[in-house]
Amino acid sequence: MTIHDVAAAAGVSISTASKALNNTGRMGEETRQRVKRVAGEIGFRPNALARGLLSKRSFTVGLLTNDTYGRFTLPVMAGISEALVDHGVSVFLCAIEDDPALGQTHVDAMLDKQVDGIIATGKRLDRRLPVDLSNLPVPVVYAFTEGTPDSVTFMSDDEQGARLAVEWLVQIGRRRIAHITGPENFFSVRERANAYRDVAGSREPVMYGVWSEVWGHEAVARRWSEDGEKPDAIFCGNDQIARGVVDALRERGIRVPEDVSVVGFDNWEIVAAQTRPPLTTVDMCLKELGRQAGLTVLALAEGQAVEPGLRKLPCRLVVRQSCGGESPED
Amino acid sequence: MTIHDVAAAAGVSISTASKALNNTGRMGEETRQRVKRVAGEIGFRPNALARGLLSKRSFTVGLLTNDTYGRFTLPVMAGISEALVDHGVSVFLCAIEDDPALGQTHVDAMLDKQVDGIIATGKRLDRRLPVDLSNLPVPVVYAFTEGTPDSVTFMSDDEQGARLAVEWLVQIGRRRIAHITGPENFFSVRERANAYRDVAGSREPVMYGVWSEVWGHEAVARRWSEDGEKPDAIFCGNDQIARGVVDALRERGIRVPEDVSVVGFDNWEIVAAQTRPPLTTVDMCLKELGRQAGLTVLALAEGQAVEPGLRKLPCRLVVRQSCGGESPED
DNA sequence: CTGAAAGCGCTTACAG
DNA sequence: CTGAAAGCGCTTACAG
Repeated sequence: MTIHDVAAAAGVSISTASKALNNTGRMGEETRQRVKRVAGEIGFRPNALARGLLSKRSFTVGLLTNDTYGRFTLPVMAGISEALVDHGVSVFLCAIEDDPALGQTHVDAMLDKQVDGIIATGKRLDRRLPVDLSNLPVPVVYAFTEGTPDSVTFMSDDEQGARLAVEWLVQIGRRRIAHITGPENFFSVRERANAYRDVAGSREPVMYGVWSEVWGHEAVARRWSEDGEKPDAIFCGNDQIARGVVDALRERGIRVPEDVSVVGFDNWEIVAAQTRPPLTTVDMCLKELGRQAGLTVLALAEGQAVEPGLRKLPCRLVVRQSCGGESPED
Repeated sequence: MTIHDVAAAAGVSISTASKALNNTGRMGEETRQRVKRVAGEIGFRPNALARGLLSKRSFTVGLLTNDTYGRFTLPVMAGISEALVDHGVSVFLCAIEDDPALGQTHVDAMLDKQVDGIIATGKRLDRRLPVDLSNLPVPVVYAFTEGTPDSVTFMSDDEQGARLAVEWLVQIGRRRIAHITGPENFFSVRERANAYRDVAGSREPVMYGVWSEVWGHEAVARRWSEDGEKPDAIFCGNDQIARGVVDALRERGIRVPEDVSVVGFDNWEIVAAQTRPPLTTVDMCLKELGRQAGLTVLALAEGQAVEPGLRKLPCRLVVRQSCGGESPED
């Protein structure tokens, strides 16, 4: 089924057939319609390889990631795909672990296939993928991973997200808010902690640890073994920690949310929704981030000028039952 | 950078250049090496679009999935990609939710791009994707989703996996084994329940419910409120249920694994590894499943004959701490 | 208003 | 041993 078949069936030349189908050139409206009808009847679909050879556009983009777990990649991927499918663009997913050689292999394969652009994503805002993406013959956009200074980089606004969470706790009347979070060497951890201190002050020290439920348990045990007044709210660095915290509090007979409000970060459904009670948590809107990254790489591929630089996208608070209080009024 | 540039730089015709690079044709070894060296120096990489136009091979395959959550798709995808990257094949990931129109859009886009084949995957062994994949001009392989009778379909051997779990419980000395699982209308649930009954007998009724922690809690509450002897082991239909069961037992003061052994199903790290104690659970080896699906679709694309039919791939037991006992001796 | 020709980047018979 | 020519499926000046 090629354009030759269409032309033959419609009784025109292949040039005319091509122009009819692409709504270009000039010809009798009757001819154009007939060609289109015939093409539809015989189920003609243009070969994108041939088309790409001419147009220098393959209508494919590559998504490179080192987040094999998929926690961050999947929503980003969903956003990209959703934004680009309407433009006829398909997405190559390349998981490169932390292997530079594998990364290079995938990049080479994508370049051979003439991808219109590459989106790099990962599991940390402050780490680069283990592969050099500068000086590529196609545009590169970074999403949720560190980019080069002159590139377009999308990241979540963790400071704003954390502020949202802590302000919410203040708004529902909490006064002694603790912060149990991940390792201090994470950029996100520092951003979130800064926002926390800004809003909550420094009555409670920030408790740095690791990204696990176990650390949530341990932190509660540690804090509750101290003398003096206890927190009436805990802002956690992620949902896993929050789940550990909630479980630990319950096991001590402390009621959530009546005695202590808990907020998480990530809105990772499997954790947040299954916690008892389900977690109020910050959602980084990674799908939206993916959407914007997708549209941006497409714009660059079409030769549009895009201002380089860092773009922080706002987070939103997802209110469930671990805080008490009502939904925010926005 | 085209083959013209290579030919010019090496002082040969483009035919000779092509043959030199592809190790075809006949020419002086010295010429061949010179062409290759020159190509390397100027960084020539053949345009896969042009190559595909001739060879009718695009070296791309599509992965179609309706599992947006990614629980099953991600390992399958990893297996496919890992198996195919060595063959120069890249993978389009298409998440179609349960939307037939979106599915058709993605299939059309892939066919336009001349994919060498399509792999369909999903979140249930006994459901089809909402898009018709029969009579496509490219080979289709099904992995962890229901295929057509004449197709090649890979699925996990849930019966064998369940047998592995229950036999393990017997082997470590458990005698009264209960089974708390998901909805009976799932094929996997029936398969697992059959194997359970085969090995454990029918002293305990199978408890059907939903795939959630809450159901795990509820099932324990229900069973432990009954009179008579209690189970000394529970085989759970998935890890989420198992986590609920373990938490519920702990809250009742029943020790896991000392008093009751618990086994899960899925080996979903985020659940299995974070449970206290971490879950012994059945792993469906989805990555291996993906690997085989990838190699099969490639073989079909190359015109090799592949026997159609259902292929059940074995599961393996991952031993952690929720059962007690030692590692199996295999 | 329509079609013949050139060309995208490559490969592959075929001729010399 | 090497190269000119045709062709993969399409688009796009250009000529009529």
